[in-house]
Amino acid sequence: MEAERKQETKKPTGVPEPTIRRMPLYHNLLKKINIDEVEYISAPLIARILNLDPTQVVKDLSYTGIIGKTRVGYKIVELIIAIENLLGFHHPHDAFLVGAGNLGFALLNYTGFKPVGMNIIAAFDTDRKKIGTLVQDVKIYDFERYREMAEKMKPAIGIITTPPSVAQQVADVMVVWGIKAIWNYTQVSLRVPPSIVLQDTHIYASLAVIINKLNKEK
Amino acid sequence: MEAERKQETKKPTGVPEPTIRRMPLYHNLLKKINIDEVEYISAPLIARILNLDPTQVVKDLSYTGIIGKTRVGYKIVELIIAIENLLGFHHPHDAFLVGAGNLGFALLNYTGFKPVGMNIIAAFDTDRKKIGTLVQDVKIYDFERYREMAEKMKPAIGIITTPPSVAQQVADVMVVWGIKAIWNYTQVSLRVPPSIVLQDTHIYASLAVIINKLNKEK
DNA sequence: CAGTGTGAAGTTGTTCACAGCA
DNA sequence: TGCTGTGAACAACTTCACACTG
Repeated sequence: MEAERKQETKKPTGVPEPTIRRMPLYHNLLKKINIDEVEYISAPLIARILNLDPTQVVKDLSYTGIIGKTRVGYKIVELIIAIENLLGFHHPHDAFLVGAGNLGFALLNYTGFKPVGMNIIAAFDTDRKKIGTLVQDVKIYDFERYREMAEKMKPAIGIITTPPSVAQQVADVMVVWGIKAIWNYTQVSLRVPPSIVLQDTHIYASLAVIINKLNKEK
Repeated sequence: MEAERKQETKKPTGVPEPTIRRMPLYHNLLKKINIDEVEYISAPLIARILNLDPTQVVKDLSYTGIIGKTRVGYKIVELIIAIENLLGFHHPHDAFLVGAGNLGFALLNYTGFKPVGMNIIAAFDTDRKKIGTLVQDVKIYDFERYREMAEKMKPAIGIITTPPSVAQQVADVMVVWGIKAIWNYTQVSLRVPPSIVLQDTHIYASLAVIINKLNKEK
């Protein structure tokens, strides 16, 4: 009986992915507000700032479990904490990055990952000139040492920013040495076991959308 | 009567966006095939390679207008040309990139944009040390000179890889000097007129999805 | 009224089912 | 039998409509 109620309250379907993708926008916006000056914010206001549909925002925020005050809105501090819990910012995951090219460097220089739950703890490359150097406290190791480091540090997330030609090999190594999720920045369609969380960030997909829309405008 | 038939054949709704986003995957795969060895490819095979649903591939390919041979598949060269036409690779657009940090450098070093219809012809920054240097044939100019260059070169696409704090200003300048589309790599929700094609690439959105899935696996 | 909250309707995209074909 | 091609069923999101509240 208790279990049944629980199932109704928190249905196993979970939060829709588009909502998850918008959550960082809300979080980012809310963090910029000086809560000494404003304590509450309404969904329509958020919608206006972020160019979203007001009821969309209401629906999204409902997943946080925070209930708003009629005519006033949602308490900002509550929302922030709820979103951070929802996204899991308080259970940080360690990450390895393989491929210290320009894109890899860009990600290593990204200071914004740590506060949102991902901590890049080591990078790998095969280029002698890069091995041993530091990028924002993150050391670049010879990829030969991946196994050794992975056994020691047990990273959950693997970021691949290598040339496409070696992406699958790198993914295979990551899988063998216990990675839980792979964030793939190459255009290769990686083959990984279904238990691995795979997130592709295909740069050409966005470009295709842009060019398609541009050409559509007559 | 003739006009009516046309309207039925090619409905104005156009190609679904998810299909557009998958097209570069097909294109990339097809280009890698040696057409001297294999002339045809079937949708189920493509699906297996790219980890997609077979009927999904069939639906997507139907938008190219290419009709496949039963039991054999689609003629590879025909498909490539059709996809390139659909995505508009043959009508290249010039682009300006503003913000020559790591991410900007990564994009400038990306050799794969030219063949797919986007040609980065100039980059801008405010950092004295970078101004005047070349990255892959692309020169970095003082952002002060944006107007002058834009009037001369009339780029259609503006890529923003600046720090978030200046992203909106940059977007405003781009809009004033006639940009048609903006590819935004910052986490800022840019405000632009509705006539401007706006494509956001929010890195945190993908990260949120990864972390969310990771935490869901109990 | 201007906001929250929610069930219903609408829209879009995916998956299924099956006809046709070589 | 294995593939194309397509209409129909289904699933996922978004948008609408409206009841409710201070």
